[in-house]
Amino acid sequence: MKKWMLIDGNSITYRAFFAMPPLTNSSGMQTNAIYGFTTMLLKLIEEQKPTHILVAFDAGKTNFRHEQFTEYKAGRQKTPPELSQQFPLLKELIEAFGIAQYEIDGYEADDIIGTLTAKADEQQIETVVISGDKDMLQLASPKVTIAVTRKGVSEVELYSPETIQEKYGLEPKQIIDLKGLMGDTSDNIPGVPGVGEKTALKLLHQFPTVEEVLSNLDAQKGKLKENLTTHQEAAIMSKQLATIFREVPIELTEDQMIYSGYDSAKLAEQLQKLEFKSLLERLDVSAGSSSSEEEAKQALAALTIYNITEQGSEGLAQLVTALKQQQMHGLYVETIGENPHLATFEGIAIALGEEVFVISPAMLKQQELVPVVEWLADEEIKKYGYDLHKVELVLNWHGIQLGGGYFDVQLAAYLLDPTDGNQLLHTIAERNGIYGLPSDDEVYGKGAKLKLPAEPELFQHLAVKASVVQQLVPKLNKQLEDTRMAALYYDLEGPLSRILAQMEKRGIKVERTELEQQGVELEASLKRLTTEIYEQAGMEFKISSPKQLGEVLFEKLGLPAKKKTKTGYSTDAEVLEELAPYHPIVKNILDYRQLAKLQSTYIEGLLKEVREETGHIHTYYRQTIAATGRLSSQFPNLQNIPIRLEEGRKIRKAFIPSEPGWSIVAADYSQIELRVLAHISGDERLKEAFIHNQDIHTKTAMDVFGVSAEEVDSNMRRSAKAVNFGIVYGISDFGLSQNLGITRKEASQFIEQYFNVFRGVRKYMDDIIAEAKKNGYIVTLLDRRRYVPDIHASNFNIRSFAERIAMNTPIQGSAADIIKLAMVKMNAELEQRKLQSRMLLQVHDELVFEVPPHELELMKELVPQVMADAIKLDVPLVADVSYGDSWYEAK
DNA sequence: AAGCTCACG
DNA sequence: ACGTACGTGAGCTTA
Repeated sequence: MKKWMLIDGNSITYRAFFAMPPLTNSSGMQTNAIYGFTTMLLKLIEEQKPTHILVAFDAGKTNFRHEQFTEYKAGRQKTPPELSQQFPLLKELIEAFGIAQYEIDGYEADDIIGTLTAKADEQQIETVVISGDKDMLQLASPKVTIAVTRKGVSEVELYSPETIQEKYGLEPKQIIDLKGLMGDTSDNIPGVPGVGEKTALKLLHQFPTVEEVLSNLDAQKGKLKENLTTHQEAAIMSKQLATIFREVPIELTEDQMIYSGYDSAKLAEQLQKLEFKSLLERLDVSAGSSSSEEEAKQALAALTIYNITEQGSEGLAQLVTALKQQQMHGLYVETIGENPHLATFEGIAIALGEEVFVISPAMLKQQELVPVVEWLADEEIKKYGYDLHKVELVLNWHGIQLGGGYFDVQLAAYLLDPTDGNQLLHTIAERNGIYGLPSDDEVYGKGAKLKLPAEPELFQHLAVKASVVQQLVPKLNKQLEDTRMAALYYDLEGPLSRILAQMEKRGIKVERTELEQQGVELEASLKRLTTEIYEQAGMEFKISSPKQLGEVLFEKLGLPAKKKTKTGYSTDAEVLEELAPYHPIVKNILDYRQLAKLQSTYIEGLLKEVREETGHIHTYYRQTIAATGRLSSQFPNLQNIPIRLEEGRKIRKAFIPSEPGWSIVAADYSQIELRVLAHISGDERLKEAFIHNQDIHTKTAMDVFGVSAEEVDSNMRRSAKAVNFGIVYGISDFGLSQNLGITRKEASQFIEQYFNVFRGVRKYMDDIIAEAKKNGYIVTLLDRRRYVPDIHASNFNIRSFAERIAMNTPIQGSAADIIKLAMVKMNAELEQRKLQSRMLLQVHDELVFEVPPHELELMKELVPQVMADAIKLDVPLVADVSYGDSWYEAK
């Protein structure tokens, strides 16, 4: 059965714009109205199941109504540019949905819809009209239902002639009379003064039309009669204006309105452009109807898969031949387990066009597969794969080498948008218009339910992944070029991933006995503290439970609660520090917390990670996590080993060279972030300070407080240091006031004074925010990019956060670029000079090496030199070096 | 699985 | 008036 769905495009878009939060895509373009329209559209299509759809739009600035009444729609707020910008994209999207749209000069969307519903009535076609405007109710009929949006656009209320009768006691066509009497402020239709909905309804219940009301004026009295009498013309005209014109010369056939599902390739393209990720996923899931999506899936399903699981498997010879010809390929190696040092290796898939070869781990050990193993290891053959950093490690642990330059689709996807989740292959694929790859969660299950399927199904999945990788390579490569990040990829991140794998595989030697001994001492202290705390509290409780601790401190002992968290009292160190003078228990709790942290995270935590056989700890650096371009470290995290407090710092005594007589050499950049800021802001004063290698916090204090070096006391220096931190983080008066324990006003004055002196820095902060607004993203020295869509947010907090990100990311990110460069250069030096020294760790601004005695003198020079020369800035870079028998001694 | 707390740069 | 400093990972408790 036929069913038409007619949508008032302008009305719905307008509603959606005001109802939806101000979503933007990464280039800063607002897309909320389109999003609202689309979700509503999808919902209605599902609910109403129309066979024909038309979206009607207003066209032309004026129409016949303006001729009748020049003030028509006058005084209406001009359409905000944020909304009008959205129309062209919306129209493209509707097109991609395969939905007809129509507009004709001189008429509004209502008139087009009115004309079509007249036809629907005539031909007895079931029709639903979608609008945000109740004027449309006049079109209701036995066949025509009107859906009016409510609560923004998420729900609609359906009106039939019956419901209109129930609600208003009117026939549909009397809606015109209603408008004639009461007017409509939004369209600037005057109506009769003093007549609102209540009065108008009362009048129409007496007399069915405006005309009849007016010819029976004697039935009214008082002010109402007077108003009706003097505004007869206005009432008539208002009625005319509210009347939908139902004879528009529409040149559109019914067949053009047929809706037969969307073209998913086109739709995906549009949705990507708009960055509607949730819709992309949703449409994929709810697919089945769409032809080209099916095609894409079928293409993946149609791959020829060769399972190489036993000797003499079909396809092996073909694979070997193809590999020798160095054909373009897609490599996918399946590993299970988050920690690559412990992960299992489940299979290798190599896609070569339409053919995919899947090899079981057992088979890889067979003689016949030697050519494949050699191919994997060949440093001359570039590999195209997914998460090759992890793959290299996993394969290494399983005795297989992975060599060659990499093109890694995960790493590429990270550079293209570092804030976009964990870069799963199936999401990268969908974002790039490749459908049909189920997620690992779907195929393997997750959490406790994780279970690999049997071989045919598993291998099918791996084959599809390898094929997807192959398809993604050219797409991502092009995007890297388009975004000017190709060099960042090929010269920095790509080579770095190999270096990281080496560092991780090597690990760092840790002396168990040192940790164990410290653990025994900590245990004793913790025991003593526990007893004392229980005594002071007068009860036993879980000290490490913030909830129970809060009850003890703030209820039982009656200490003044200061901060609150979402769930109750805050008991963090800041609160406890303040509470310490009130009760001796507080100091004990602080001590307990400190020691408990050392014990559980650093003593017990690290001991669990020391390899029995080698006494080494192998961390894993993640290269695709941090939004700024930094590395992060996991299993265990070796980038947060204590240093600030002596008790914790002792942990570093356990980190030692792996060979007797060798040294640990550590070098760290001095003030790299402020030096980067001096360079990119070009601030003369800041540059001067670094060129003369002055103590930057003292210098800042001198300039901000206007005093000489001798006059800077420790308090002034402390304040200046906090201001410098604040500047790097994207300054806010609130943050600074918190940090320094001063009022916001004082903090604000500090900042103002700072900016008055460091004018170039102020200009940088202003410029970078402007740049973020203009481009939708900001870049680091090496063109690493981060999108900041929230820079356009109307919510102060969200926008401010985005501004701080815009200020901080080029600084933190450029510093990350620089040390990564230093790592690549350092690695090259070690190789060229054939040194035995090894790079072990990176801690954001520090590199740690183990060095044989005969290279110590050289490395003490070389490391800081390479670090300082990693990049040429307008200010010198300085790296300080130290060494010793452990990481603790290298200070 | 989420929230709190705390270790680092 | 709004309520936060930027970037991470891990352990513990509790829902």
